[in-house]
Parts: sequence; structure tokens; C-alpha cells
Amino acid sequence: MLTDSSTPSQLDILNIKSSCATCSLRELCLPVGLDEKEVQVLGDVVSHKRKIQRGSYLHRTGTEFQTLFAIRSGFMKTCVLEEDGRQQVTGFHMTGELLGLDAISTEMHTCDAIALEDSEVCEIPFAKLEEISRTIPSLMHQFHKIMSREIVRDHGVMLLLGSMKAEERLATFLLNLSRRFSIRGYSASDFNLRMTREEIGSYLGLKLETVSRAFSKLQDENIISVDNKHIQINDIERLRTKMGSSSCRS
Amino acid sequence: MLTDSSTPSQLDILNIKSSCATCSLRELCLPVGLDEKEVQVLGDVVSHKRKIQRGSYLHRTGTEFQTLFAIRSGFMKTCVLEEDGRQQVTGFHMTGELLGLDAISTEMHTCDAIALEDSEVCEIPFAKLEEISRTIPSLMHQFHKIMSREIVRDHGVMLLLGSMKAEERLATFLLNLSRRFSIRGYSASDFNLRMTREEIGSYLGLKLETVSRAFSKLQDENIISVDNKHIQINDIERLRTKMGSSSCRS
DNA sequence: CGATTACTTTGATCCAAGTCAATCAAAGGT
DNA sequence: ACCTTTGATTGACTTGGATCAAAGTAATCG
Repeated sequence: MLTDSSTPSQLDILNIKSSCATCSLRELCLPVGLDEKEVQVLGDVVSHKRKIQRGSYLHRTGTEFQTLFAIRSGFMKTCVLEEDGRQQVTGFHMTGELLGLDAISTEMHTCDAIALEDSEVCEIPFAKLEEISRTIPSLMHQFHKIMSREIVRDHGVMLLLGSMKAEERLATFLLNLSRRFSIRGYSASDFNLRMTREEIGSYLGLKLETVSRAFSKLQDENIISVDNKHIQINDIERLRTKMGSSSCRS
Repeated sequence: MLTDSSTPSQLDILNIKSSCATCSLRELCLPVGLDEKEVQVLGDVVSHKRKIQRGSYLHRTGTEFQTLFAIRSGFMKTCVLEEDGRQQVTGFHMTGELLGLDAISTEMHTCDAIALEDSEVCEIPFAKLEEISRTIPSLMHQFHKIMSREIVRDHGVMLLLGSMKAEERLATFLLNLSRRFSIRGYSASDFNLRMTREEIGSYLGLKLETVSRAFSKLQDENIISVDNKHIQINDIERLRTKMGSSSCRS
């Protein structure tokens, strides 16, 4: 379930090869299986773009929800914050992914979304999306798949947090990133992290020192090379065995 | 965020006071805000009932997905099974809650659902649900809220698994159960657990011995009384402080 | 540019929770 | 009633990761 599950889930959201007509929708997840005219209708709804500077908020916990956001370019994190300062990063998000799904339930955002590099998003007014999805069944179905995939992804993270050791968590994380970069046309074995050790730690339920040590350990074993935020995966197969040794799979 | 987050989420799914007409739908989450005729349409779709004996499967990982399940009565767990036989519980589910949402993405179930006591579920053919939700916007919207709520709930669990200590996890878990029982008209302070210590541990990312010790500790402090599976909450306020207390540096 | 701040690495300890193991209690089967 | 199985509790001990501390390195900014 996880071996490739915290792994496959988040990324399959993207469907670069979708046959959309309008350029501005090409990288989105939603238009899968739509014909040209339907893409047009969707395009009218998602037209509004927004730039988010590195370090600034796309949305904050507690603010009103009106639109979903589709990441057009860049890299973001979402995190839930407790009043005492306890913070948990709930996800890292890249091009093509949809943010704001959590906010549908209460019509308020339940997490913060922060850009980890300069990013661009499309706003998708949710009420309008629901409206047009009434007349475009495949759009509605695709949207349901996306929400479902988010649930599966979260279950994968729960499994990771509930039963994996530090090194396994990091291996899983790196393989997940690797796959997602690769799907987007970037190298699967050579990439730059956008987040700090602390943010990785928060996501993986570890302290930053533990993350750093796990990196060093994997490097000592020649499985990866680490130069600060620059990561090279030298032996992806051994990295995979790290991930699956004590838990998950199926 | 979690203080009342892994807590409120799962249960608000239920909406006992919804004004549905047909008796068979009364406890369901879906009919919120529907008029009588619409409830009728929905009723035609969800009519089929199924009994699940304690210990048996509602669905298994990898099997084909066609219908969602609404729990009509009983108590279930969902879990992913690891190759070595160990299982990670991803949730406990009671009356009114919807199962199978994870399966929409791939059209295969991604987890097992097992009855922890004799239970009854309604089958909701998903294709039909999508179909009728085209003509009943409030049904579609309610369904989206339910999926979103599941995502929020999972984020709460991630926060719990990522940053809470054993005792805090157990306190959070008990308060969540308490609230869900109370919403369904049962005592908030006196109930029987349906699951074993091991299953609780799996859900909370702890070993069963740790769960047992955490129970004993809370009992020693006179916050709860434990007699095997029978739990009494003696001081719900102090239990609440347990949940969010730990010092917690940033 | 150098100074200040933010991030990373590494080492030395400590402790919460895991592991191993014994005992007990309840439930089921014959 | 008697065994067997399953689940719960508790104790002794071990350990993985947290914590504390120090030093190094990369960004950022006036």
C-alpha cells in the first residue's frame, strides 16, 4: 500500500498528457478526459492567476474558503499549527497539484499553505467548479478521484508516521520526491530540496537533527550524495529496500 | 488545531437531525439538506443493505470498487496490511460514517474494512451516486464536504502521530471516541471499547504495552477508570489538558 | 563587502517507548 | 470442568530518536 503509495498517490494527480486544448490548463489535473468544448468551459472558470512569493502565504488557517488552488509552477508546503506552536507539515506540493480540498468541509481553510519558492497558482472558484461539473460528468468524476487520491496519500503518510523508523521514512520521502520530479520531466536522481531539514522533520515526525543524521547515514552507505539541499540518488534500488525493509508494501 | 480536530472531524460527518423522510436514510450523512423528493431518489439508490458479522470483511485491499458503504449500525476498523502480517489501522468507524472513499481514485479498495462487532451497512453504488448528484446539487455538495472532512480528519491523525507523546495520543483518542458516542446518543463518559489494545496501538502508532501503560497511568491519576474494555471518564477536563499539554518546543 | 542570521552537521547525553518476558483473566472449544 | 487461545497488565532492560551543545556553512542584508 505504501511502498509505492505515499509515493504514487500524490503524483498521479498530475496528468501531463491530458489532451487539453487551452494552453493554460495543460498541466492541470482536472481536465483529464474532457473534450475541447468542455475544457473551454473549465477554462473560463479557472482563468484567474496569482503569483505567490517565496515565504508568503497562499492561504491561512481559519480564513474563508472560496477557491481551490491549482499549482501552475513552484513548490509549496501545507501545515497545521497548534496554538502552543506545535506544527505539523501535512504535505509538500508541486506543479499540477490541487490545494484547498480540506477547506470544503467547513468553508474555512484548516491549514496554512506557504510557498517554498516563487510560485504561480490558478484560482478555481469552488462553487463554479461544482456548477459546471453538473454538466460535465467526467470532470466531476475526475475531481472525486483527486479527492480520493488525497485520502489515500494521507493514509500512506499515516502508515509512515505510525510504523516506520527514521531512515525508512527518509528513504520513502526521497523516493516520493524523486518520482514526482521525474513525472514532471526533471531528473529522478538529481534534484534540489526546497524545504529545510526542520520542515522535512516535521513532515516525517522527526527532529531536524535526526533527519540530518539519516541523510548522512544514507550518504555513508553510498546510496545518496548530499550537498546541503542538493541530493543525488546513486542507488535507487538500495534506497527502495531501505524503505520497505520493516514495513509497508502491497 | 488538533485540540479539537482529530476530534470534531470524524463525527460531524453524522447529521442525525437531517430532515430526511425515509426512515432507512435517517442516520445517514448524505441526505443533509435534501427535500422529500430528492431523498426518495437517493433512497432508490442506497436501498440495498448488508449484514457484516463481527470479524469478517466488508471489503479487502485490491478488490474492485463499485459501491460506497454507509454504516447503519455497528463498529468497523479500516487497515492496511503489511506483507509481514502486521497491520496499520487507519481508522475506526461507527454509525453514519461512509466507507470506501479511498477506493474512488483507483477503483480498487486500498484498505481492508473489518467489522469489530456485528454491523449493518448500506451499499451506495458510486456510479449512481455521481449520476443523481448531477441533478441534486446539494447532494453533490454534501458528498464533497464528507470527502473533505475525511482529509481534515487524516491531517489530525498525522499531527497526532507526528508530534504527540503516548499519553497525549491516548487522551486524544478517548476524547474523540467519547464525543462520537455522545453525538450518537450514548454516554460520553462511560463506554466499551470495541477494539483491542493492539488495534488502538496500531492506530496511534504505539505498541500495545505502551497503550496499556498509558491507560494505567490515566487511571492512577483518577482521570479515567479502566476495566478491560470498559472505560469511564472521570474527569474529562483533565483528560483534555492531557491532550494538548506536553511542553512542546517549536 | 563584512556582518548577521538561518540552516546544517556532528557529538554527547538522556529518556520515552520498544522489546522481552512473566503472569493473569476471560472466552471458546471439547 | 479442563485445556487452549487470546488479550491485558506489569516489570526489567534496551534502544532509537530527542535533547543539549558546539561548530561549521550558506544566505541575506545594510
